[in-house]
Amino acid sequence: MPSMKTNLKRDYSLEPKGVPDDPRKRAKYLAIIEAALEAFSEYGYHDCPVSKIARKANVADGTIYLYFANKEEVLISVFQEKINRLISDIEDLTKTSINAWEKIEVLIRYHMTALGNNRVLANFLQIQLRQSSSNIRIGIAAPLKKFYGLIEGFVIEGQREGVIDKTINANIARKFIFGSIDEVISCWVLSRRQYDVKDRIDDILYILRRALVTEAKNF
Amino acid sequence: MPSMKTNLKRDYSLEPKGVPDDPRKRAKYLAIIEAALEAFSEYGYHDCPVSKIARKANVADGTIYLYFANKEEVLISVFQEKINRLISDIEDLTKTSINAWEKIEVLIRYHMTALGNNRVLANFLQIQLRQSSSNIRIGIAAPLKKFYGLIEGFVIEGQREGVIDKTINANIARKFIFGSIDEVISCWVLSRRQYDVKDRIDDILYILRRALVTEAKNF
Amino acid sequence: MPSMKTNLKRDYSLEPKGVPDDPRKRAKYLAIIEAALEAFSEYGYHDCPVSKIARKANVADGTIYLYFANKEEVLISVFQEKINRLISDIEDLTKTSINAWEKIEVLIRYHMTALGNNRVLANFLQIQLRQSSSNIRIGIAAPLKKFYGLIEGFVIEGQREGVIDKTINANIARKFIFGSIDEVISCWVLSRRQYDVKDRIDDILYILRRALVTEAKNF
Amino acid sequence: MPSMKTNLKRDYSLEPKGVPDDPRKRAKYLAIIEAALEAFSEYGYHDCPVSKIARKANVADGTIYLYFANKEEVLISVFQEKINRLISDIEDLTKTSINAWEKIEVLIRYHMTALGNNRVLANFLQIQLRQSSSNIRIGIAAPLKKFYGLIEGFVIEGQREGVIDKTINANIARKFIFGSIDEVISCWVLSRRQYDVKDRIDDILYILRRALVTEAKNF
DNA sequence: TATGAATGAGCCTTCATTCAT
DNA sequence: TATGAATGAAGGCTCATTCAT
Repeated sequence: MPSMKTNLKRDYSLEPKGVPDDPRKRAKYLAIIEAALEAFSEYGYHDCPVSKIARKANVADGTIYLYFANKEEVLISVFQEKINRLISDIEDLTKTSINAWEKIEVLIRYHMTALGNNRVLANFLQIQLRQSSSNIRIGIAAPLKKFYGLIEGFVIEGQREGVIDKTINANIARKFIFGSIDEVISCWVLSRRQYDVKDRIDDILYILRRALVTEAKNF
Repeated sequence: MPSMKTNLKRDYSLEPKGVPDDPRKRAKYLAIIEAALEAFSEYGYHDCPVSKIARKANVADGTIYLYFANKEEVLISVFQEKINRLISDIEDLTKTSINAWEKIEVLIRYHMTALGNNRVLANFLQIQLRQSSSNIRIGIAAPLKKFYGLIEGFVIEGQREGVIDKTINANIARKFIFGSIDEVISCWVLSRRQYDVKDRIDDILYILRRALVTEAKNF
Repeated sequence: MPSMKTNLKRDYSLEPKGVPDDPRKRAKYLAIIEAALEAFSEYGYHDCPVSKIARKANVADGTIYLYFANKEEVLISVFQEKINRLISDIEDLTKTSINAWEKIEVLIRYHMTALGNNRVLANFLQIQLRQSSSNIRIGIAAPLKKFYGLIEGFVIEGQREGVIDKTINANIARKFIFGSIDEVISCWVLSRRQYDVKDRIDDILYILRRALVTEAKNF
Repeated sequence: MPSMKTNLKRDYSLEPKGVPDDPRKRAKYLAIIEAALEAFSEYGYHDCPVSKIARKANVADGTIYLYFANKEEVLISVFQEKINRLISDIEDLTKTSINAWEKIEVLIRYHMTALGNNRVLANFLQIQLRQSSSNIRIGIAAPLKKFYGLIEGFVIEGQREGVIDKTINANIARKFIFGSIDEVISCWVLSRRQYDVKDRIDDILYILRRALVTEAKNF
């Protein structure tokens, strides 16, 4: 007798569970997030059963579903947690920058250092996150747009300040900045050669400066 | 002593099947490739059962396995077929270029036009292909490296010619070129807004020229 | 650190699952064993989908895999469960035998009665179990060897006691005993004629006594 | 559009193809038989695709079906071909025997030598043939019964001659004879230890003689 | 008669998700 | 709130058999 209960993979009538306020819950929520980050990095999203996350988080399989609507939401939440942290860190760090170009430098240095020092996180963000499921892409869109906006904002600010060339399309500049470092980091993560991405930072900034910074300032 | 007459026979090995020589078989092979391109673009690799590809190709499910060792190999073969075509087209087009920078321009224009005119292909290359399975990444590595090599070769050539700044790390330059256009195309594919990526070509070239081309030449 | 609380959890290993200790789980384990015994007897191992076993055991298909690594392991486990029971019963029954020949008699009577009263079990042991898959043969080897050893041990014991002829090769005697009753039971299981194998016991023992027992004792 | 053609595994409306008379056909028929013998021995019946037989026989997959109704019939035909040869050889060899016990000795010596010298054949007859499919068992039944009858005939003959004990049930005696050598050969085939089964012949005959031959004659 | 590409039914197995405890 | 055993839908893949050539 086949049950009538649905097995819909993507049932978004179930709204996201959201981050719990209760500190005890929040701790377990974060434990699952960290476990998922590790597990996804280790096995790859599609080859990582929920049970692996549960085991790493030291909770039962079912417990995951008390904190997240489904496996996709776990992935999305990991991303949100990490990218929000990245964004707020960068916002803090750039508060004291003397101009927008310096802010971009800080952003790139910080971003590349954060990932360069944490291969698990880098693997997650560069590889595992890039899943084709449209639900995942939708869930990722908002915080990612925030990060994009941060970069693009610096570009526009720099153009207003005169430190960044005004003839450049700011949106393309954002894609140029993000795409370049994204590619550099992805290649590093996927490479079996052992090298330190952080050593590439100056080369990257050198090219970016040529591309974006106003002639006069480009010393 | 196995006869040499047949190409396919009953092949239960795990090795790649390779592109058939027999024109009739090659036609079916290509039909499956095209069907898979469409199906993967439409459903996403992991949400696309082999049966969907078979139906689109108008063959039985089992037939797929006469031409490809497994589903992963189908994905890899689609990529190889497409990227090799892209590479050889670009090699042809750049034969008449006056310098290496022009070659890079041709490459970018051609690449973005090819994908900009073919959203299905763009979706496949930018999104579906980026799967975390290590087998897939390995299968993709070789032809991708060829494409990378093409770009990096142009950069080095340009440095030798003096058209591209010699102080720039050629490998990083390659990542800039590829990463930028990759990001621009990916954003376009994922965007629900309708716009033409080809309109972004000049803006991209403008930034890249600033970034890479020698001061004197940078008019 | 995985908790010690559970036995099953999500176990994706390929190792044998083993008999569960928890009585509730053991009950389900045994239910599957019995269902498999029936199903294999009814359809034959290769013509018996796992789903048939599941249905007979009143569990879902997937549940089978919480208790057994794969279909082969189900077959092997049925055998182990049954043969171990047979061995321990015979060991108990022969404790009070006055000599080794009597032990052999007890063994044969018990074995033939057990199978003669249970055609399903007989069909399983005589027919379904004899699969050519080497994994199965390997899984069966150990408990079967134990049963062989039981017989051969009685022969050797009998020779030491003087009740069994010392000029006989004990290993060949074992094969003679086992082979004979095996053939008698197999013929019975496969026969469409309805007769009772147990009626053959005395005839068998008569021949075996002639063959094995010392002249003087052979009255 | 699912076709209506059936995929019945066991459609015996297709009658057996039978042994071809035309010598050219007969040659190919026998080639397939020999190839199947090898292939079944090598891979096991269920793990041996028809294509493996075809390849070994140097014919196309489809050709098999011009000579045999289906895979089961191939197995059955191999058996028939081999057992009939065995039977007629034994019939020839026993023509000159001085009594029925000698005939039994000849049968056992010949049988064990034939298989002992040909592990492929032994593996086929002892292991691969023992499949649970009832169609196979039915197909095998007739020639096997002939072989059984040969043995049982010798026993009865011996009892009439007085060389074999008259108090023994002839049918059980047949099962003893066949069961014993069957077990000895099976153990040999499955054993990874390298030894020669033919060395066991005298030991077996010794036990069987004790079991069956009249006291007076049992020297 | 021979070929071998094509078929497609079928099965083992996985694992996201649920729910009784 | 937490557990984890149970579920069962789904899909990759195999291979006996067919049939157009």
